[in-house]
Amino acid sequence: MNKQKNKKPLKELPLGFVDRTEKELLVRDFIISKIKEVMIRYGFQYLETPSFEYSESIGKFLPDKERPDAGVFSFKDDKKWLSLRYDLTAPLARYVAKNFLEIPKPFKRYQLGTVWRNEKPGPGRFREFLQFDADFVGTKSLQADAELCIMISEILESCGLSKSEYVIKISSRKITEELFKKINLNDSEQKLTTLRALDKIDRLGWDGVKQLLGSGRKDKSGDFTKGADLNSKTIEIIESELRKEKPLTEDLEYLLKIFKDYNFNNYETDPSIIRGLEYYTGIIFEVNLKFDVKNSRGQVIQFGSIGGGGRYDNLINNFGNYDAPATGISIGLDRLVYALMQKKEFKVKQTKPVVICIFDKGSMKEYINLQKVLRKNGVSVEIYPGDGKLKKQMEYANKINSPAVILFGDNEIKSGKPTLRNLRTGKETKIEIKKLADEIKKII
RNA sequence: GCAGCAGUAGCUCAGUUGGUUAGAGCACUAGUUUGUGGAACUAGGGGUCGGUGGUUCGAAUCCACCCUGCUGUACCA
Repeated sequence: MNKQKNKKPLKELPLGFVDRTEKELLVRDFIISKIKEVMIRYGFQYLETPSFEYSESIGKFLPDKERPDAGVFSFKDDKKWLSLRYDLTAPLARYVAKNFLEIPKPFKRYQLGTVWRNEKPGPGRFREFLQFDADFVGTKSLQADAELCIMISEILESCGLSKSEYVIKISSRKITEELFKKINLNDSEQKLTTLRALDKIDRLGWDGVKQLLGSGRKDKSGDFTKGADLNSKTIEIIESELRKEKPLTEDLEYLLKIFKDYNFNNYETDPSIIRGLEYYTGIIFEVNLKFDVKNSRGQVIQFGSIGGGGRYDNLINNFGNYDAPATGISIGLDRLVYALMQKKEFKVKQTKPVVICIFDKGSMKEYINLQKVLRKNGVSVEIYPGDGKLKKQMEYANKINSPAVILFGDNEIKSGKPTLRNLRTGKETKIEIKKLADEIKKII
């Protein structure tokens, strides 16, 4: 006999997906409002593209040749494969190509949106998350790259971070290009592995990176990662070239000049900034927080950057012959929210309603009138949304962190003066309905 | 993906040579108080011990596989 179990629906979430509660959402809303303010001041256009695209629109020109179709959520329509977008850059490229003749050149757009990645989630990384992107399309001017850096720093500061709490690290792909020429590295596989290894300097330090450039590296759990297999002499050259102070490439030189004109100095040039993507062609940058970020158990974790970007002059050409050099930035909003929430001084006000207690259903009309008056005067208020004794109602108000309850029983109705009980102090006062809203605003 | 560690009530966790009906604190519900929250006391509900299969007279405990979580690493458009 098969034991028919009474199967209940799962209450668990799919791997890598999370519920987000008010505290986090309010911080997120706050950051978004700041982003929008800055974007408007910088003259960017707001754009929204759909969550789904034809897989081929966002997939065919994917820069990562190793796994052209892996990592996205897809399903088949009647005719074609659709995919949930995995970033906002690919839809932008598609949008630009589709509307190339109509849009202004250069084209500046910003976008906030959820993206999905079908990958194994890691610490602070989910399969559904919110990204913020700003891009310039159709300009080669480094003024654009400079503005992106300055703009993101303005956003972070308007979110309450000080200059000492973040830094923009900048570099250029041209540095590594020149380096590869010098050491005569032509194998594209080795080049890629080398770039990826160099990208990890901030986490692994030069010792770890040199192991990855050579035969490989064992991490602290004992797992082994294969390296780029460069010989030790080449590795020496790479290290000395990237570590020593040397003249900057022309594009960086110019970028710094613009920074100076803007009087912007919260950056570091760092030739070890690489970024994994193959499609970058020039200036690249990364936004790093300089304070420790902890997990729910209070352990400091490897947090990495909250965003970055750079110049990709050839990407949009994948859609055809468009003259669309571009540069852009992506910020992982959820990561930024996560980090900001840990700063003690960063608190977002959560407004909780004052609760009108119910004594007698027969007086409901009086309660409703009172509620109406208070709402009209801008007070967050609710009639207790349930049944139960006064004690239960008080417990509810306490539980939701309500600032006060209003007791409006027979006595109060007769006298026209409800009792306002401040739930933080326990103090009760009888106040005329007219003056009640002002009194409540004082204690919120 | 790879590696290490872990999974017992909503949460934090006890529970060894395998042995009745699996425990505590917090939280929850009701009452002590029929117009008063945070404290105290009393009572109560809540678990197929992550899942499946195996060993055994008997499994939360031993074995195998799987799932999930954490940390590192890889990848990250």
